[in-house]
Amino acid sequence: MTPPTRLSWKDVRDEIHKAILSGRYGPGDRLPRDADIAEEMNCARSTVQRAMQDLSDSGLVDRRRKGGTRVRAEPVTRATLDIPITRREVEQRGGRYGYQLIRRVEETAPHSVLATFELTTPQPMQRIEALHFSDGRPYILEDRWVCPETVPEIRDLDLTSQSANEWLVLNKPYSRCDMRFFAITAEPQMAELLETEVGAALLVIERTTWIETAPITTVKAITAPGYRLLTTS
Amino acid sequence: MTPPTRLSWKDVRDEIHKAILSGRYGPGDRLPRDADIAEEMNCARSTVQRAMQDLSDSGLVDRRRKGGTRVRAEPVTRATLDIPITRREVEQRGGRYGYQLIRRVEETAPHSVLATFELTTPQPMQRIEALHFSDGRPYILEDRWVCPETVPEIRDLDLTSQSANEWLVLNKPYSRCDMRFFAITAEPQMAELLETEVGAALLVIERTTWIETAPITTVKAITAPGYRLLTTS
DNA sequence: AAAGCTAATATGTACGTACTTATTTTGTCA
DNA sequence: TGACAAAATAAGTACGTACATATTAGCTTT
Repeated sequence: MTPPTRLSWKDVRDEIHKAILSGRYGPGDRLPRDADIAEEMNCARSTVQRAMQDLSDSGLVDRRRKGGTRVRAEPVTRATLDIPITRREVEQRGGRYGYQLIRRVEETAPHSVLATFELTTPQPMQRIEALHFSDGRPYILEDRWVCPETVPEIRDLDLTSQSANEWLVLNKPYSRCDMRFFAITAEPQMAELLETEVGAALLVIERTTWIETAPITTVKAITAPGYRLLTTS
Repeated sequence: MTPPTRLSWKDVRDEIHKAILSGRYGPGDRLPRDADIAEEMNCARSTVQRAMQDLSDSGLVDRRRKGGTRVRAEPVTRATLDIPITRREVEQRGGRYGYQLIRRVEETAPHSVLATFELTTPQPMQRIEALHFSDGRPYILEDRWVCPETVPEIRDLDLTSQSANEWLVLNKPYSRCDMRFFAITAEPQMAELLETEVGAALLVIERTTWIETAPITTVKAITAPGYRLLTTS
């Protein structure tokens, strides 16, 4: 006498996911129509549609009108990354957060920065270098450019106690964010700031944000040796 | 006389997103109830619900029953990464793909590998080292462990022409995948295989997959110098 | 006061219908 | 045979209702 519990779209999603995992449907195979699955599983088509949309979002299946649903022929491994404010990241790991402004100048942005922003006309930008600490040890070295045209407040902002990272995230929501990850070897200056040896391998997390097409900021977060970036499971 | 075009949930989502971007609702602020937004925007509550769910998924707002919807107080930068099969990645960049098996042995997995799989009992695993090439130049060095208990087929598999990467992705769908990113300096052996100098900074993409709780494979994709990992915009 | 019960409330979800839209298939005509 | 138009198809979406569920607020009891 189990109660006639209705299927949630997540149940349906997991069911279909399992069918794919089991090999019942292999890469490229076509799945039944939503309507048929709905009938078979005794639920509404809209429920199946919601489930399928989720599977499509996670890259497991391809859906096309009239073409139906098929298992992706060349699957991708899709992962989601959460990058919190650095202060919060440190605190969540149980560390004591520290922050120090290193340098702050306004100068014409180099070509590489303009290119990152997809700009062609040169313009002055604020360059801000700062260090984030965890338990007194260097954690992330931040090399940032901020566009004063989009963010005029930056000029009057006190960045000795609050980091640009934090102020921007809280006050300048973006509509587009590109991220890049790569490795570099520590140059002498970086090495000194991060209290490591020259030549150490460092993971760099580079982020660029826009509001519509107006550039906000681009930042290289140069992490201390041993830093590991994890996906959210 | 514009046609009375109905609002799609994506329209509603973008509208609310814009309201947040404009600063009308700041971090921590509470948004109107779904029902009120629905009335204001002249659509059904279910439409607003779908929009809000998406905003919640992308980390912009927090939703709680009875508590209502509020803008996330400590926003996170959420990014999505797509990692395709290496062959496809090379080909999409317009390169000619090459592959070479370097080494393949079955041995007891070291503790670090067991720990990655969240296993406690030692067991034999296949270790597979292989090189992926782009236009004849080393592109990714793959250091992989496969669990024969979960993937018995691996023992009889010819890996001289097809990479384990490709076979696994096409034949062993997973239910869980953890990823880690970090930087290392090239050791002599790696440097030789990747045709670079000892000490070069290399980005490592480490992936571990399970089917339910059964370990499938864990792999360190050691990328050639200059490799950049990008988010899908 | 503190603890526990009750009511109120906002989101979560399913359902079935109606309609829209992209894509493929089929059919027609030159 | 090829080009083009028409029909068929399957996903995409909106809507309004009904009900479920988590969480808060208020009220009662000790």
